[in-house]
Amino acid sequence: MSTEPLPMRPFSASLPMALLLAREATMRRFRPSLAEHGLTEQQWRVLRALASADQPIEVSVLAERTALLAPSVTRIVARLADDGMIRRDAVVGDARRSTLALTTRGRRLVTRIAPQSEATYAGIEAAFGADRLAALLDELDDLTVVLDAVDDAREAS
Amino acid sequence: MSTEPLPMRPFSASLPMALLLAREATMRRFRPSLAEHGLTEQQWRVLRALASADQPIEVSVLAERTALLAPSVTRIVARLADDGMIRRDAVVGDARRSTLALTTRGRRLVTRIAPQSEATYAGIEAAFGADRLAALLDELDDLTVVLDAVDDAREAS
DNA sequence: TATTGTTATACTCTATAACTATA
DNA sequence: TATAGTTATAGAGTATAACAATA
Repeated sequence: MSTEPLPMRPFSASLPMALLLAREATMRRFRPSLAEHGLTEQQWRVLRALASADQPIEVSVLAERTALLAPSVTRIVARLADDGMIRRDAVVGDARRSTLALTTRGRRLVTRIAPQSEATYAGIEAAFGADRLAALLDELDDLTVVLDAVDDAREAS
Repeated sequence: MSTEPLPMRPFSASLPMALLLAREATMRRFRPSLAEHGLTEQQWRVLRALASADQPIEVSVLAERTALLAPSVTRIVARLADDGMIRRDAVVGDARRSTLALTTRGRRLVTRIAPQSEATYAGIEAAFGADRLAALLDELDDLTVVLDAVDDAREAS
């Protein structure tokens, strides 16, 4: 094995890896509860995004908020609609679009999972510190906003 | 749509989502360079982990460091070994194990990608701030360590 | 018996392109 | 012509269980 150092930062200092490992460590605690309800992570993201929206939203918005591609959203939504968790409504004035919202049943499902999810969250806060966690969340949001803003500026130019 | 608030934090305050969105915003900048070299994210993680190891490592260690499952590692390593990027060596004294390391060719591939990767990193530091980024990395690592430590303690008990 | 790793299998997501309907 | 969304398709990863070899 060569001893020549590579001209790049060590793996342990990689931001994508740090984000991935932190997400893994976090999700490891949430997965059992999702599995119990037969939900994939992506399905849960969709349900969660719809539950948090204060009004029905379109596919493109849902895709952006869940970090899923449009074809994935189409499939996941079709499945959840089949299961009676999601409702589609036509948008007046533009027949290409439709909006998505949770049905009563879908809302009930989210409500059923919420307590376990919050308990898991409390455990993470207890282990890491609530203030630290809040600060970390702020930094993560800012990083996302900053990087997306630069991307948008590039696109516009 | 019901107006009853859900008994859980808003989607925007979800740690798993914040980590995922931050990772997406970050990876969006690295992907073009990987695609250029015909590598998937996971293959790159494997190559990167081996490049950073100061000695050959076993499949189980590689799986842990890359956040991949053992069957995925087996397949990815087989492919990269076929392509001549990775070398397997028997472990003396235990025929079940073998160690993995980059070949000269694999090392050359990583070396070729490294400059682009570092340039992307520089862009992220410029946009977000090098100090802030370093602090964020520290917090992410700590979060991971803390959560894994609790998990380990649970297992042991 | 426990461990390391591979194989088998089913499912899901990713990614891109092509396509439909509509604007 | 551009946009929103769906469909088609290929490829890869995820997850679990079963298995082989070895310790």
